[in-house]
Amino acid sequence: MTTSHPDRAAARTKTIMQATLALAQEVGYAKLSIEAVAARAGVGKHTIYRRWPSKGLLFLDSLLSLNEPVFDYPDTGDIVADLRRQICTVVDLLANPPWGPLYQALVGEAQHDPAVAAGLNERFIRPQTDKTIVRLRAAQEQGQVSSDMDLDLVMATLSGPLYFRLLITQEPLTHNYVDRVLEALFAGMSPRL
Amino acid sequence: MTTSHPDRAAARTKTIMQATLALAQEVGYAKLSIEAVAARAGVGKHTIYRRWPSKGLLFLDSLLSLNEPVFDYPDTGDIVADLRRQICTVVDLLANPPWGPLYQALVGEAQHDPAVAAGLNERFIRPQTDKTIVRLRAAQEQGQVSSDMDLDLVMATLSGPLYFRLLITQEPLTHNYVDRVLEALFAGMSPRL
Amino acid sequence: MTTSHPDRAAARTKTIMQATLALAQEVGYAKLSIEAVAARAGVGKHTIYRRWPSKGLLFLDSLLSLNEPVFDYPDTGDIVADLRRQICTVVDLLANPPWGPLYQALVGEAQHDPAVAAGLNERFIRPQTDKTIVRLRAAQEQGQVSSDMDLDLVMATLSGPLYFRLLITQEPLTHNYVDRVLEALFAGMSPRL
Amino acid sequence: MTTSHPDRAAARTKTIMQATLALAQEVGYAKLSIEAVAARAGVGKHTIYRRWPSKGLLFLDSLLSLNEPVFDYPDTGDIVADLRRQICTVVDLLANPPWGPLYQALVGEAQHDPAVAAGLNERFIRPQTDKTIVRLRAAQEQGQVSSDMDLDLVMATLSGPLYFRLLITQEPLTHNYVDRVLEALFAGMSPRL
DNA sequence: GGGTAAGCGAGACGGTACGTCCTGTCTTTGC
DNA sequence: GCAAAGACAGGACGTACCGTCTCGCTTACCC
Repeated sequence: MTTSHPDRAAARTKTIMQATLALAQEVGYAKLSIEAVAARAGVGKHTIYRRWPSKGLLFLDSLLSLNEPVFDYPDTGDIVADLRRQICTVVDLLANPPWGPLYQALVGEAQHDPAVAAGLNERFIRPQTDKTIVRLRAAQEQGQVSSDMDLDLVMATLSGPLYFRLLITQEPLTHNYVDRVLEALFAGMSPRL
Repeated sequence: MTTSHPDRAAARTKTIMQATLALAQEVGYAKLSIEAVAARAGVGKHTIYRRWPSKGLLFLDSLLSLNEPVFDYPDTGDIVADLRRQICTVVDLLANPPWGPLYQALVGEAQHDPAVAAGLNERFIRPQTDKTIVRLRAAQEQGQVSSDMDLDLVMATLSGPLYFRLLITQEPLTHNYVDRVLEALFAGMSPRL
Repeated sequence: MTTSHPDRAAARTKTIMQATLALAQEVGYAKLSIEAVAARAGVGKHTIYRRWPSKGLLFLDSLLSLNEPVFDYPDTGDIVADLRRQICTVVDLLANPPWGPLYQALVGEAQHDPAVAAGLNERFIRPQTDKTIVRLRAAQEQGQVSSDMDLDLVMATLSGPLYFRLLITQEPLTHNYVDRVLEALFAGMSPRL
Repeated sequence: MTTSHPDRAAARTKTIMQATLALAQEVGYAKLSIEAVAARAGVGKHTIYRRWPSKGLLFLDSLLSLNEPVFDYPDTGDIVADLRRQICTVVDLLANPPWGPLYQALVGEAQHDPAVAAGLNERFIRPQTDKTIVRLRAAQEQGQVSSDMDLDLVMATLSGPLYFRLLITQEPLTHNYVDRVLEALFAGMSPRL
């Protein structure tokens, strides 16, 4: 066991993560310092280092601790509508203020720190992918999605254009954009017969 | 005129960018410091600050200075083959050692520094997109690509899945993956009629 | 009663003091930490703080616990010989390895911590002085020492040059040096008549 | 050359030493921290570490920088009177507030740090000793001091009792005490003939 | 062809944060 | 029922870079 009094320890952990998010909102991830988090949380630096080995992982944990139960898929029988609804929900949360910039920073940090990349994948991307695949498989069985599609690849083609916009061109992610991506992906690029 | 002796200045600029790349290869972008670059290049820190306002932009310039003339599109008349060839070339360069990790770091930095994001877009992404669009427009006119497709969106659906793999799941980008993406995008997700 | 099981407590106290001395020998007093003593002694820090209020006093206790019964004065009837023998014994113990450096450190600590200074005086210097004075008084009565001498002052003039060497010039304290000091003090600085 | 602008650098050095002394007066040497000195002096910590390798040597330099030209010997022809005058001057300065406690702390630190001990000897004790010996040699030639006395030893017997009082018994050092020491040393401990 | 200005290396500087160590207090758990 | 184990807030350590700032040297340009 790590801690003598789990409740106390858990409370402190939460305090630190809240301070982290608050400060990140105020100054941005780049200027976030463990020193400042400790001060804000009223905590010794060691208490942070005891829990997290790096600023990146602290930040990852803090963001994931929000953990709004957003991510359960609807199943109305219409795969395009369900995908649209799900994607819009996630996009609203992760690609717009207040969390958008922080999620962006998190992905940025994952490019510098393999541990953050691994955590991000295991704890956010992979579960999200799994749920999407479950829904897509049902759609395949219902004949709404081409049966020879690798569903991991489908996840990538769905998510990719959104991340491209979020991370590369950094234009705003609108519901309209989601619609157009879905439409294009279902239609395919080949000319209509 | 910027410099009393343009040749000297240009040479120094190049030296600095080479030192930047060399050091970045050795220690990674995250641990790169302007102090170390200056020392490695045998140059005063001021000489760097006079040329670049931040580590990120120095790094952007350094990477782009490689500027291998890779990016001109072939036009064999077969859009899928041409896209494949082009994308594979870029992927081989930017998503594999030795430059892959550094390009990844550059995109990561763009998430923290708007100036880097802007530079990356204007100087690398946008030109690349423009060339792609030219080639796609030709394909549209030849009836190889659906005529009602927004070509900017096509660029995003082509690039997105690759960036998703590079930045998010961080799995290796293979030619096979490029093939599968192209195939899926041209076929579309809807079931075969 | 202080402790439920006095023997146990006394044993623990001894263990701690031994660990203190062992560590002090290894790393020196300056780098000694209560944390390390606790770890070495296999004891909680609290157990140390319960017994000693400061590192200095712990160290003082530890050193005095050696308490070799060195310090009883001989009385052969020859005051100079007796002083010489006594001083040499003390010097051999306190001004040479292994205890010399630690005694030096203890006196050093007394300069920073009044409690250590007080303890050192009461528990080591004063008793030593008292015994010396007893012997000197006998010598005075026998006519071997000038009768109008303040014996506390004599103690200071005997000890002072030795401490000066130990603490200030930090040269080695030899029996020969002891001889010369005694000779000089008994002869006085005035020229021979 | 160490510094581009010697005057600036010297001024900063002085500022730091003054801040050191001021803080040492306020909180004592034991609680003095380089961090606090830097803050008080309005200086980066590095600027201190660039000049001094340890708190002890900074403190040594700071104290010696007072360097009041106190220490030149009078020569009235009467060695006892001259010694008395000289010793009283030094005692007034070094064994009483405001510098007494700090000089005491310096000697204390010398017990923990050999570099401080060496510096103290070379830069303060040795010069002082040399001047004393010059005066004593003159006295020897005039027949006021026994001619077979080792003058280094005389210095130790003069200084020792004073340091014993300052460092060990930590009683106040008065002019009267100086008188009694001088008298005892010149008279010798042997009984009057 | 000599004076002046600019670029430059070198590195000092005030700061900020790092990650570590230790202090002295407090809490829990296990023997 | 005490003590080991160690969490904790706090403070200082010594280091690394940041971005700014002189310094003196070396060109090269213009008169």
